[in-house]
Amino acid sequence: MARTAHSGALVQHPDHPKAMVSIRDVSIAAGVSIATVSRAIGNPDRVSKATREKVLTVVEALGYSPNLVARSLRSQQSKLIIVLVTNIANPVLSGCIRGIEKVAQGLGYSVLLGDTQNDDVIEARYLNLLSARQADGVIQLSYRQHGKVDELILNSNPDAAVVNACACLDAAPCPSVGVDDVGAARAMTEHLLGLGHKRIAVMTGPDESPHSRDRMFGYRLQLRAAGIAFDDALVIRGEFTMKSGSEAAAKILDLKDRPTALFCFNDEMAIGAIQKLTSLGLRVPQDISVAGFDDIPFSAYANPALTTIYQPAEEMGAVAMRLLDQKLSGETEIRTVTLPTELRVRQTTAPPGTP
Amino acid sequence: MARTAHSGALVQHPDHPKAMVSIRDVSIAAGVSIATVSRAIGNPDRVSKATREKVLTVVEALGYSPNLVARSLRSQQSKLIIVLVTNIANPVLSGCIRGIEKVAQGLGYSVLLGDTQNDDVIEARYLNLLSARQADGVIQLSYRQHGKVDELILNSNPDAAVVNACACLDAAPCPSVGVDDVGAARAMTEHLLGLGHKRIAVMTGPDESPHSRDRMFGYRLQLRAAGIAFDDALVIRGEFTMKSGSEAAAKILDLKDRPTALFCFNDEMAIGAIQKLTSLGLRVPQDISVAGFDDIPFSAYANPALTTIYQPAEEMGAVAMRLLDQKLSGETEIRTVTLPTELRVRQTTAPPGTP
DNA sequence: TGCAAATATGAAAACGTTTACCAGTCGGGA
DNA sequence: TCCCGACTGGTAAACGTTTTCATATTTGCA
Repeated sequence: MARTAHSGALVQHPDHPKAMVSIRDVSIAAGVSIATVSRAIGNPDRVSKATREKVLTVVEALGYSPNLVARSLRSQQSKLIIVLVTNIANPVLSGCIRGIEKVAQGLGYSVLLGDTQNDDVIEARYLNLLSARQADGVIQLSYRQHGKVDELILNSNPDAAVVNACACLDAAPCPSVGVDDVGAARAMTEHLLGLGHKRIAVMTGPDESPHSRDRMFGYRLQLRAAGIAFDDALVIRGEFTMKSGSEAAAKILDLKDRPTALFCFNDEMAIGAIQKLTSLGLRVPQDISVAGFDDIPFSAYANPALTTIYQPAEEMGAVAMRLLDQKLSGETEIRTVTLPTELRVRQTTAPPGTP
Repeated sequence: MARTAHSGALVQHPDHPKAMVSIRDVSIAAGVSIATVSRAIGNPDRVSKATREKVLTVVEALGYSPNLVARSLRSQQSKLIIVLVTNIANPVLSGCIRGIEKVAQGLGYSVLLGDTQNDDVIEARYLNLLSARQADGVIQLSYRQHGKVDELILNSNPDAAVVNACACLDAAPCPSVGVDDVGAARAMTEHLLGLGHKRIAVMTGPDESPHSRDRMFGYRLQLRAAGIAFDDALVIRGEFTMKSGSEAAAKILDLKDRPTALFCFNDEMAIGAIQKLTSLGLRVPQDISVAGFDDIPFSAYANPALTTIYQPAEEMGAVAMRLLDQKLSGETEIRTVTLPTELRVRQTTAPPGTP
């Protein structure tokens, strides 16, 4: 079933690299003008049935495929979009990318991957591809502040099509898709409170991260709703990595009046924390409950399986791509889409004092 | 320090979308010809110092950046390369991609991500970008048979620059980078034998995968070296996923004369297997040792931490990109690079009969 | 049958670069 | 003083499309 456009092997000299066949070659071979070939391919109804078939036969025979660079130059759109990401190894982000790709495929776009490694210079270099017309739009997946993107939008390229996903929902002056971090964090906090926990520590990521901020806000909101005072001593700061989670977890033991639960703001942290806590002799969840956020594929297979919040990563990507396409198609309305999350209770949370 | 090329905010009307500035605008503003502007940017030594500075000042002032599409059309190279991958969520592959990107950056390339989802049609569509001149080369990361790539190389586009990474070392008619799967599998088998295991089951992926084949070969080789007969009953077939590993692990219990060790041909499988074995009441490693392959970041944090083979994913990507660049620069020699692996003994393997 | 309208095709411009070729200028050696 | 080479910089072609405009042909209808 999978036919490529290349069946041209028949007509080429095996010992002599075949020059690229251009629209001109097709027009000559078919005995029509270049314009007609172009139309037969791109506007089939603007040409007679007979001509169209003749042209398409020749196209097939020569193995012609239109030079997309020339097409881009002429039509002023590249059908390429850039996905900016801080770390492609992050499962949420890679899930997102997958969703983007799937939809991009269907809409005729290809995706240019920009792994910025959180570096302004690299990010700027990618954004420059926009001004250089090598790409039509950008999907920003970074957790980081999107300084350059703002600058780009506001100053340099008013046409710039930018969509934000997985981050910065409120601040972004562009279409966005994400989840309700505040509500999800409330749900998890409520779950822990419901189990009977009174002292719930949280492990948060960098302060600049909107995820840190929003999840913290949800946690505090739900605490207040339950009539429990927020205690800053129960806040552990780290980064959204397993390593950091592991390191930061050691601090739990130093706390006087040790918390009975730990809510980590992403799964990697939680996994790192559990590893450390376990190695320090605490049993999860008997001695301390641990919860995560994201539901990366691994969490369900961790031992014990991690209680967490599911985020529809792939769907976020899909929506982001659709939003970008709409923007590129002239849509001016700035839409913000919020996707539902889901609390997934597994084995790392239990009532305090479980034997 | 991160300066974009766009400081043009000063000279534009805030209420009136600025049209893209072209080389012609620069030439007029600088009072020189288009050719001179082009030279000032691309061949600085071909213009006088005074002219060069004048031009560059104007470039800066207008916020000009060359249209890369036009440049591509003229110079017949896009500075884009395609990375074909079956599943971006695979940690080894995403590590590879990261390595590719880093090197690509330095060499002036951008990377077009092709998540083929193991679909021939999608793969063909991406490869078509090559013939369509929207990309200069391809790095194939797939574990799968690279049928289309072969076809492409052999039939359609003799110039096509293709590099293979992480797979198919021997079969590929193109520069390749990978690890010694056979040797690594021997090392792991030797480790298990050294612990005293006599009955070692293996869990393998799809038969078509060169990884399945080579790792199996290494396993059998080392078995033979130890004078132990290969027993086909100890081979469990599955896919390289946690889910499959979990499902397949159940078969272990059905075996009469149960093996004391299980060597999974990748970490995801191993993690899935451990989860299932544990839930069935077997202790790892006391009742059964389990080993993986890849050393994905997660493995070190699993509980218990997984004994596995480390693969330098990021470096494989880096090497692949360098090989591709060499090929694009006219290098004709087909080189095959094999990177070293490393046995990492952690907690999931122990002598049989450990209490 | 004749004429307007629709249809089919071609010629050529345009997209924004890079570069081959050419011409002018300047300096230095004979 | 004259000529030749080095150095600058301009003109225009080329890259491969798409699309506007114009023209030729066919169709439809009275």
